[in-house]
Amino acid sequence: MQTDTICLGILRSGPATGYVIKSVLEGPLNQIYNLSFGSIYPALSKLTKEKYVTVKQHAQDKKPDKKVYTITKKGISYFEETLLEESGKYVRSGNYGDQIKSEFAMLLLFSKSLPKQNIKLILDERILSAQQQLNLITYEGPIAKDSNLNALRNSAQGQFTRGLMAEVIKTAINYIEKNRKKLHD
Amino acid sequence: MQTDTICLGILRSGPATGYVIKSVLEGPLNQIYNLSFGSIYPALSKLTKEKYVTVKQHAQDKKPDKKVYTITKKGISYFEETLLEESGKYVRSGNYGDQIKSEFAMLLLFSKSLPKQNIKLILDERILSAQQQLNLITYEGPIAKDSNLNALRNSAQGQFTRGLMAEVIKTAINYIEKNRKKLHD
DNA sequence: ATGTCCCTATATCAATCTGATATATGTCTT
DNA sequence: AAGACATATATCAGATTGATATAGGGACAT
Repeated sequence: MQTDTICLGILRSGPATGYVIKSVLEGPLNQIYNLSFGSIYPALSKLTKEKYVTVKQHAQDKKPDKKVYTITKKGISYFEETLLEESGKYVRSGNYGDQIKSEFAMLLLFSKSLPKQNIKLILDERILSAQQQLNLITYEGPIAKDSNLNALRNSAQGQFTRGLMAEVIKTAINYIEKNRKKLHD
Repeated sequence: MQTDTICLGILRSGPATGYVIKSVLEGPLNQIYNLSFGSIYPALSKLTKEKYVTVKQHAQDKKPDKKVYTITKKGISYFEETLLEESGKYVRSGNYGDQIKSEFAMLLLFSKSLPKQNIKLILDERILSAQQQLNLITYEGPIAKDSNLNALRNSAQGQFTRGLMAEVIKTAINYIEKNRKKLHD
């Protein structure tokens, strides 16, 4: 899916800054899709030029300028069209798997060449990190002040997706705890 | 992790072509790490120049030339060093999560804007695809003729990693089947 | 028999994305 | 008072993707 489409889809639930979009992707929508600032900011600029979003610059507080992006009517219909197109393309592609790069799994795969102390540390940190991810995903409080992004997270679609990620993380934690002895000891 | 390190790590279990490395990543090591030919072939060329691997060209059968790469002693010690370095870097980075791009989850998140028929299709295909992935991961027969890559797959490390992926996929299939009605109907 | 499709196999490249870095200020901890 | 962390935007070299090209073999349909 294009970065543009993802930004528009998130913006459809309420105005947000580039920073907030990244936060949503790292918080409640954790484990779904990673995007760096280096692709979010240019996408937002492009969408502004094409009038799919508008910007309001808040030269506020004393903090750096905040650029709040709001989706336009043109942007909404463009999003609906593009999403339909992309879903068709996705189904036709025949590739339904996710793009995954798990450094964790690769390290474990090659862990025969690693000191046992090192393996233990990697597993411990992974479990801790997974528990934190679980907290972020299942957190029900407000995402950010002045934001309607809670709507996206709390929608039936948001809850389904978050529930799926939460189950997967729980399974992984249990599996690691039960089987880790096979890798050290 | 660098593409170089991954190629060396796989080659350490036995000689292989670029094509076979990709096949392993798409078969028994499915869901762990995605790499395209566009990054595997240049990595192999680079490793050859640096004498970490050697190539034997089989201008064979009538099929296109097969380039079988074999790791050198220099390559093995370089791999051991690099893996240790990268594991340290990984732990110090504080980022233990995986890099994930799930077009599937994004489409579901935005599926309010999609026809129900479309959503059903996406879910059906995903379940089918997940079952196929499960078969690839749990398959115990030989990977490829003339290949020792079975060793990597069947090692304690390979079995741990594959078992983890298999459990995660099973959980996802069950979750989708139990909760999918919330997205259509 | 001829076309279409998939598998084996390598290679390239424009467009895109990452990860690091720079800049700037406030708050909280030590 | 120093250091870490959070808010906030931006850039860019280097890495990666996804599409495309090339090329022969086998399978299956029309």
